[in-house]
Amino acid sequence: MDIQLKRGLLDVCVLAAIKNEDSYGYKIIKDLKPYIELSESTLYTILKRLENARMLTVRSAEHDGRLRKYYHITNNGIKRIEEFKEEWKEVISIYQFVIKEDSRE
Amino acid sequence: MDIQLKRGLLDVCVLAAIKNEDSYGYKIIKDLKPYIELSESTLYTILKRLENARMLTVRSAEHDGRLRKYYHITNNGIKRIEEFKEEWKEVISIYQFVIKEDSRE
DNA sequence: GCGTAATACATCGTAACGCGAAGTATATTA
DNA sequence: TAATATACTTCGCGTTACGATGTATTACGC
Repeated sequence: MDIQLKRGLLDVCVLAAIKNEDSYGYKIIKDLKPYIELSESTLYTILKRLENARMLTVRSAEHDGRLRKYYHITNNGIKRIEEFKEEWKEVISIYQFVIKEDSRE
Repeated sequence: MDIQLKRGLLDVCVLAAIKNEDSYGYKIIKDLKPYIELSESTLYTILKRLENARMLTVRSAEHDGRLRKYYHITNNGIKRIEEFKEEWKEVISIYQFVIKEDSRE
């Protein structure tokens, strides 16, 4: 999938992936895999960004001797998803413009 | 509208805007305005990029004493729109994932 | 028991891209 | 004659996705 197209989707996908249940990096990548692929370096950058934007909080926990950082969505994060849904209306209208122009004979 | 969300759409919008009739910079911006806004610096960058990628060709013409550069879509450009329509299926599936997670109670 | 894969997180440098700012130049209009 | 519209160009900046690389532990196949 085109990188540019992913840019507007990744943040919200990560937020959606932790919305119902706190999760950690490795699991988020696996959960998103059927929908959108992202590398570890990409994800950890995103998580850091979302944390700085106070859209999620972090809590460290040990699991089988390995460190895990669990991410929890905040109200800001939930708001971000809401905004995304609003923006989606614009996206649809843009898509329809493209289709309209494309299918004109 | 979120910049990141625009990134995957702008190229294709510009191609769609010239697909049925050759057009020029200033007009493209106006035609796209109801759907997506972009600055001149953004558009001319995109046009140069699409030209380098052989998705369009350019022809200069004088109009009322002012220079106009008319852009014409190529087969590569048309292919790009087709690819976009294919990728859109993935985008929809991603969107549905977000909605599904968001609406789970 | 030993190599490989899986789990888990972190950092660095790079390239692509949108955009504001600033510039050049002509035509129209108030 | 000043302001606005038309029309294209270039520069630098900030944001972002990603490959490469690194660290460290656990699980599994042979």
